[in-house]
Amino acid sequence: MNFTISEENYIKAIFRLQSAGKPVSTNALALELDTKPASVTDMLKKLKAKKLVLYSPYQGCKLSGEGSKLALSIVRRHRLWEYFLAEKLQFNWDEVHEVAEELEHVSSKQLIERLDAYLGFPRFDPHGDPIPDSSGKITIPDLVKLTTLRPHDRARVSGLADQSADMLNLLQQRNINIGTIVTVNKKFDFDKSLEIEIPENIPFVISEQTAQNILVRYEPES
Amino acid sequence: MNFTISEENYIKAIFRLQSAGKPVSTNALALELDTKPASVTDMLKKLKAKKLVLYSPYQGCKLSGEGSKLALSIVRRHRLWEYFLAEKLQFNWDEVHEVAEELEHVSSKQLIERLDAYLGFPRFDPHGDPIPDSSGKITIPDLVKLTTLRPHDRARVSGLADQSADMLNLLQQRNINIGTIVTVNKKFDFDKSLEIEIPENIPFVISEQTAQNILVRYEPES
DNA sequence: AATAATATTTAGATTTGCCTAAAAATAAAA
DNA sequence: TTTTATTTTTAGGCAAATCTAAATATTATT
Repeated sequence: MNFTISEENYIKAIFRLQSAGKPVSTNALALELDTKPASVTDMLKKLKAKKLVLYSPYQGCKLSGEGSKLALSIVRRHRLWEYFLAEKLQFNWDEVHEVAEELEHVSSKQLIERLDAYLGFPRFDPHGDPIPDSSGKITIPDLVKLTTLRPHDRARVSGLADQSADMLNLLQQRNINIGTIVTVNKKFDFDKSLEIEIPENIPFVISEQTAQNILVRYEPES
Repeated sequence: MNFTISEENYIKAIFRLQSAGKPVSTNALALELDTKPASVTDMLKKLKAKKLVLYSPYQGCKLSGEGSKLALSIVRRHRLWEYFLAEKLQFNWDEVHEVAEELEHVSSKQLIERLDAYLGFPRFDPHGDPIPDSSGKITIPDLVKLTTLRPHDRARVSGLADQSADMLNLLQQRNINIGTIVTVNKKFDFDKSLEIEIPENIPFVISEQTAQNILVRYEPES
């Protein structure tokens, strides 16, 4: 089966937005794709007809099995190209995304398999995000940066990327230690700082830089 | 300026068909692009409005200066990707075209410049066709394979790729020597054989393999 | 030069993906 | 539980790129 660029972009957006199997709202999708809700409704009907999404009016949408498979293969293409751009063509990690957005829609299976082999089967892209393998499996790293968590995620602090005295001092002040359970309350887009909460303390804000240094392991829901 | 994939495909096709500045007919374009003449007329009007082609009803079309520049940049992208696919991803020379058809429409200037540098500024693609440089200039090789000539082209035999006894014997039989002036009469699509003519002989046919081995230099028109 | 054959263009539809404005359903608040 | 606000859908349109069928130009042939 072959899909249009627009269809692929919708699938990718739904994949990005649907965390924990909750349905994705029409408005949220419109915002993500920088389009109008009416257009989203139109497209959801088409995607439903193609059995890529589960959708009923006013109930939001989810990816079907087929849809998830497609989403993973698009993410795979995107991240392999990002890796290629950064590794082979000397792009900075913050320049790769835009170009990869275009390259990801070139769908030759052979191309992607050979690119993967050429790059040495990398498992993470330049942003640290996992690259699905050819069967769609992704390696979930046990340690991730605190910045990769999303609001309401809970995790256990398990390591530090930077162990300088300044850093340790800062964490000490905030009662953050190895083993501490952290919950993310909010992410502030304008500076990417996080409001987090730890047991028996009032919520507080930490900067993106600090959050980058804190490595955590996902915790099962409480 | 940004162009659609369809527009780029038309520009590329016109570039391919217009030899010696003769205008390209609507029908020829329709055939080349596997579409209907009516569709071609529609698109030619759009391309004219964008000043990419010179066109007046019933007179065929030519690329404008702008159009030629665009065509060269598309050809450049196509051939760089072909080189990449063959050189880095181990594609066979006859598998690269189709994939390059898709990759060529990714238009990031930075991407193409860096790809070019990464590949070491190659001047010919895996089929031996010249790759335009970033300013659109192409290196015209003095020696080309006989297969690259088109009907009515004249050239002087100037070298042999394969100098095995069998090959030399075959050419001897046909009175072809270094220095012989060859004119191509026809190309047969089904097996890519050529009907050629040399002075004081009746025309005869040679296979694609043979023609690949004969290296020639273009001769000025007689 | 008149007629036949071929090439090209116009006219009118279709599909895809998007839009605005208005209607309908759902969720939130009084 | 009404009323209000928000979300989502429907209805009707638009532009791009294509198509078929019919009309018009051009070229070739008696």
